Amino acid sequence: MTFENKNNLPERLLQPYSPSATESVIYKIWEDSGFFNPDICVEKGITKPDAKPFTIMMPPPNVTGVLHMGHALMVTLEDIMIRFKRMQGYKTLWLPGTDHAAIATQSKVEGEIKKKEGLSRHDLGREELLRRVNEFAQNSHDTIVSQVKVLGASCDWSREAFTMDEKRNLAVRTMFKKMYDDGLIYRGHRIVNWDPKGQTTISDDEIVYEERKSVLYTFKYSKDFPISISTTRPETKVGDVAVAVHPDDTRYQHYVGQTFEIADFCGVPLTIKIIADDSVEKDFGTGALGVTPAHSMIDWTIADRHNLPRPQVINEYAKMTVGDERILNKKTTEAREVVVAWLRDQGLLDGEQETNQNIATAERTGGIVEPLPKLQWFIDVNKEIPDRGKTLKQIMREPVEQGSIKILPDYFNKTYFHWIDNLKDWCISRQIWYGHRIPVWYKGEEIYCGTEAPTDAGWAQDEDTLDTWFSSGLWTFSTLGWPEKTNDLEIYHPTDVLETGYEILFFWVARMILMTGYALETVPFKTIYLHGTVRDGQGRKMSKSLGNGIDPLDIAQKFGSDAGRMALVVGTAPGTDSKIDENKIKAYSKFANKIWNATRFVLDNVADLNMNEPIEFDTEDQTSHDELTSLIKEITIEMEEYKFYIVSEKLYHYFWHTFADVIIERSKKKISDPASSSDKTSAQWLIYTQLITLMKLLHPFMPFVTEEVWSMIPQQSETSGKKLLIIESWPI
RNA sequence: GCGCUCUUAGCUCAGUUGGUAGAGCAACUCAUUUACACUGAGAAGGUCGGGGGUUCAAGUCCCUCAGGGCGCACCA
Repeated sequence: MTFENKNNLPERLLQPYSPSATESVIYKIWEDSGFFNPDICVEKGITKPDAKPFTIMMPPPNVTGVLHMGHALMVTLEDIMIRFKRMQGYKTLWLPGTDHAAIATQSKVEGEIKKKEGLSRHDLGREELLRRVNEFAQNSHDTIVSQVKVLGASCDWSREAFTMDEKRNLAVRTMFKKMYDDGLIYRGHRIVNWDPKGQTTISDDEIVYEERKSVLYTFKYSKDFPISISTTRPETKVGDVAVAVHPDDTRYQHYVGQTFEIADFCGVPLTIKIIADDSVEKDFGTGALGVTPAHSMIDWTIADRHNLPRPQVINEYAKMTVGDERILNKKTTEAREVVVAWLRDQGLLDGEQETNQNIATAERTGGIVEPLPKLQWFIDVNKEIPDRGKTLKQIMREPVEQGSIKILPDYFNKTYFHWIDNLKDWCISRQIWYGHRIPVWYKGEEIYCGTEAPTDAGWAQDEDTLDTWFSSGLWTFSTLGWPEKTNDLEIYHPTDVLETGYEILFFWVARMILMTGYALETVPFKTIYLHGTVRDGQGRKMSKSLGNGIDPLDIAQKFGSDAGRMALVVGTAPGTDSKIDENKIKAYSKFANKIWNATRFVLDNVADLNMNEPIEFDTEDQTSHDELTSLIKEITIEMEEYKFYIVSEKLYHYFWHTFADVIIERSKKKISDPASSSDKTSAQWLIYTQLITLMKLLHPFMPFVTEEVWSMIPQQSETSGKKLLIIESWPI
């Protein structure tokens, strides 16, 4: 025995528990041990060489700043899974990384430069802007890594990856070429979502709809025109080529097929054909739709069906490109007023009606999205893949449908299928500079796609970069060395769990399934654990503008990361939002202290226990021992079912209200005033063995305090050697 | 409009294939030179959103209504 009386207890154990003094020291010990790295665990004989692998790829946080509580929840849940599996003897890999987050990062840096120096990206030029962005990204990266460490993440830093480092860039180029060669990537002149503020295209999923009041104007193009139409955007009407009505609409049927010439619509001559199309709703407005092919998604498809021309009247800066001095080069909003005034003046305006409109804005810049026809790169989700007999859509759908990928909670299956059913071709080119450059080169009419630039002279590379989700889509395997055939890829892929927020199910999760199914003909992961949003005590989203955010670093400083982790996990079922405030965290910092105090009691009271004697319990202690054994069985199953919200609560409850309140209390009399000597040793064995078991069970949840306590518990057998708790075996 | 989800104690939430309602926090009463500066014991608190149905049995399954939250599409 190491301790013979209270004076022999470690000095720090005589004080209340201090997480801030403990946690950084413990993390350093883990890092130095190398046990985050599965190869080292095998080398040192901790993990069997033929052990089953268990892999999680950390969703790479954007290098746009610092981590918030959502990240803290992600790190906590994944660390719980990884520590649990490591203790169970799996060859456990948790691979960390960061995401360049193309548009998000560039717009952030651009914004800062504009604010501080009044310069735009065009003032700086491509090279200088990229230098600035990279510098910012590096700083963000360093902050993020240190935050992840503070949270206690037992991830393998030796394998850390970045979505835009050399290896990942090769993976991106390789994938692009493969898809290009298979005809799945094409370049087309199509209507896209244009963000005039960010000066780039964005995907459908990057649009956020905001409800605003707006005016629905009803008018005729000219006095002679027979049909009134309604619009909230009169200025776009200078680009109209048709009026569409429903085929069954008796009011207008007799006009279908006729063409009208309008000599002057606010300075622009129009040719309007009356057409019938099913997409028109009879009951909306006048039941007649002015068709503006170049500036409306739905009108573009109508123009497709009716073979209409598509004159562009708005440019990339949301300014008018036609008309006379009244509207030419004016912003759309100014031109709107001009056109409305003109209509009123001409007596063409039939009515104005206030209406709610969902206006499309760009998620990252807040700019109002302008549909524009542009030449862009797309991924065709409906084309059959050569020799595979299926489309990318099917590749995304099948594994979830057939159960080779399980989503937790399962009701997200429906959301997922619904999204796939509505999915259109994915526009992957972006007119920003920070990102993976499209591996396509042009020379006159010639196009070349390859992983490397063509060697002969005269080729110019496409100026555009790729949507950030293109590279994140490769994350589970690009991190393991693909396209090289590496050992890591062989061992650790498919990964086991993808743990992430439900808000990026479509952005990211679906795209990983697409990319992996296409390139590797397998799934990227077997289980998707979706966590909800972490909200403040009143249920509001944490945001900068509300100032209600909680910084995980502050929590670690004030209460300890263990307490923060417990507060995040207890009662937080997958898929549901959770509320967190300081009171909840404080409750679990008390718990850490409770563990600490109980440890002091146990170590102080087992000092004279002869550890070489066999363990013997009396009847009541045996019952307590058996109860813990059945608790272990129960929670092991629940851990495997990802019910961490239940396990954490059960352990908290057992430790405090059974181990401390019942077992330790009972042991006091049996140790200080025993009826017999066997009474005393039974009580001593019970508190000693239960403390050991409970530290193991609690370790995935509260790794720091349990590891620290572990370091102070004398070992039963000195020959087995003292191991770190992180690599101890999960109790059975 | 299409779809998902929630409504259980004052608050936050569990409740696994149907089998007599559970935790944490808060509040209440009492104890306390105690391993505990962050303590213990006890009691209290719910006709499980409303209505209907299936069943021997419904918080749980079905229908319906009401109110929150969310996703998608559209709003010309």
